[in-house]
Amino acid sequence: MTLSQIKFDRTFRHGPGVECGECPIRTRAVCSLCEPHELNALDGIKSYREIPAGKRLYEAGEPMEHVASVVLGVGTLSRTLEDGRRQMVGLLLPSDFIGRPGRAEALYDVEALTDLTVCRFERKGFERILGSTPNVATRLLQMTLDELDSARDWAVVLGRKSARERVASFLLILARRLGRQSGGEMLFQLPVTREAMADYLGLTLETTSRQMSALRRDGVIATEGRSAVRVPDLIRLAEEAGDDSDGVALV
Amino acid sequence: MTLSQIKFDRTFRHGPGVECGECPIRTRAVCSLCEPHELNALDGIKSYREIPAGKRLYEAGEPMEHVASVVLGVGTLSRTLEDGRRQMVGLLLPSDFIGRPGRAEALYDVEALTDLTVCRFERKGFERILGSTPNVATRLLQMTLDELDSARDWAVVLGRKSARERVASFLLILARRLGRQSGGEMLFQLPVTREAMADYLGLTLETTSRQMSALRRDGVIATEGRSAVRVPDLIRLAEEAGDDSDGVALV
DNA sequence: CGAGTAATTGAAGTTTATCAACACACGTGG
DNA sequence: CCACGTGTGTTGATAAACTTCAATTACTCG
Repeated sequence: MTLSQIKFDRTFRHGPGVECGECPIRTRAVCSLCEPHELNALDGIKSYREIPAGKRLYEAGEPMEHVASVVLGVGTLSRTLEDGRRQMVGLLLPSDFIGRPGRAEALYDVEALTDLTVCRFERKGFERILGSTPNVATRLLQMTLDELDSARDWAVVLGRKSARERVASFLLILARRLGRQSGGEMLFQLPVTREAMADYLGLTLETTSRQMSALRRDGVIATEGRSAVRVPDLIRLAEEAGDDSDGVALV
Repeated sequence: MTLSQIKFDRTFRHGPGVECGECPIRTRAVCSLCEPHELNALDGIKSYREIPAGKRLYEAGEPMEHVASVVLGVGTLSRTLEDGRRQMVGLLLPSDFIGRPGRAEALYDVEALTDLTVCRFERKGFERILGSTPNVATRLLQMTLDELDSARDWAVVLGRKSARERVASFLLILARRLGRQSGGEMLFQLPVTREAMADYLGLTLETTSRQMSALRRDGVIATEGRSAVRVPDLIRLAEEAGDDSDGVALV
């Protein structure tokens, strides 16, 4: 398999009457603990939406009448300061939840990086279900607690890691969540430009690019074209990320 | 009122038979939405604990058989990298929740900065209550979502703000959560050393100290002794923090 | 009041940002 | 299918911010 053959999954074809049972995020999303009858309640208010790559779904401060689960594709959550400085505060990968019950306004900009498929719920209706469906509430709490942990982990990266470690940390996250294994190597497509990477990493795009070059020069990664990445040795990459603790939780 | 007279509240005297109704965090903590009969369930498994300043309650990786609410005092949540770099990922102020239902191990170091009073619950018992008491589950979800937002906001500070802006941001948070108003000024005690501030801010203690001096020189703050701080103009401080958006949500 | 810790300040060094030029990929149209 | 143009990525030189190492001063507590 050559690097250029790695593409994002776009296999899920939805439409009226598509069953949740066929949904690729059925086992990880906010609905994953639901019994069949609970799923019916969600099914009644759900609708799929396709968002083209590059489109902004919400801007910080805007009203937000829906919540949603990412089904396919990659999005970002970010904040822009008045002088233009931008910081991404979260990646939105399949099964991630967008929006917040109980809040009518977006706190962050939400953007589609690749074409995005989301499973959308009208917010008020979702809040009602949340109150009457413990398995949804429980799962949302679990997911939020997990998100909180990753946000805190990311604060460690932003607060204490060098540019090289930050870039390695980012590649490691993507390799774990998007990578395909192929003969001991991990292969994946970067869903982001250098600029977006820089926004996530709290660096400039030039520094980001330099560190990518350095990691390539040192054999930690190989690249092909703009976005295909090969990681020959995930443990080596984890060491570069400073995550160490002898290679915790690889895979 | 002189700065040195500002002290932390230590007015809550607990002991066997103390009613939740007298609890200073009754209206904000995880129990705040509870009906009287729900409170009884929590009351049955709660116990107050005093932790002296400086003590570590948990270390990352350790088993954690309890969860708790901070009642009085200030604590920290932090992670230490193998080479000694440390990043604080959260401040624990009164009403904040410690621990996570469903996880048996601490992810971060938890330390008492000042003497700390916590209202503690055995984790398994708390998880049972969570399942049977929607008002606890709802409130915990609210609080976790809020925490997630602050963690993300902090990522913006760490990723994009200058040393001066970071120090100002930190002072602003403390002024809002710990400050007492006195004739248009805000007065509070720093519950942390410069080193702990630096750990929170992703800076060195020297840089932190220099920026404190600079803010003092520029009249943004006044200090007395090591930890008393006076903020003559909260809006000015918010501007220095780069938080701007014309002084959002002061108070 | 004195000892010891915490905080401040200075000088030099390192990392990252900024400004600027150039190269490469990828889609478009010839 | 190749040439071309535009946006994206790379690299270099310089400047700025922050860190590091070191010395001094100021609190606080016994």
